[in-house]
Amino acid sequence: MKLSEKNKHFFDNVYEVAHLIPKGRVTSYGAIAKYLGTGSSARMVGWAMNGSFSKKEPVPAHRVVNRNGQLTGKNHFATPYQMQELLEAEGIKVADDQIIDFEKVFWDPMRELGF
DNA sequence: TGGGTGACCATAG
DNA sequence: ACTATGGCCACCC
Repeated sequence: MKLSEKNKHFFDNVYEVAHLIPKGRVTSYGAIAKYLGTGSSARMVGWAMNGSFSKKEPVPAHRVVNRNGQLTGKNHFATPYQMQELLEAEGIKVADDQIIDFEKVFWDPMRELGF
C-alpha cells in the first residue's frame, strides 16, 4: 500500500533539504519546516528524520539540530556520541551537546537558497 | 474516529 | 531566569 502522495512529498522534501546542507554547516528543524512552507512543521521534520534511518541512502541528520544548537536528536542515532563525532569530523565544535559558534555554522535554507 | 505522542517553536506570565 | 501552554501535523494504536 502506498502512502499518500502528499505525505511522501513532504518526507522527500525533508531528505532533499538535508542533503543540500553543505559540509561543515548545520540547520534547524524549524528552518527546514519554514523553507518547505505549508504542510510542514518542526515536529514533522524531526519525525521525518526518525524515518531517515530506514532510508537506504544515508541522510546527514547530524547536520540538523534544534533552534538552540543543541543535539537533541543524538539519542536517535546508532550511538549517542556518533552525532557529535560526525559534526566534529566536519570541523564543527561541540561541547555538552551544544554546537559552538552555532550562528557561524548555521545554514538557513531560506537565505542560502534564496527563498 | 479519536486520543496520545513527538529528534520543535513561539509566546505569556 | 523558569514553567506552562498552544500550535503544528503525521504517525500509531
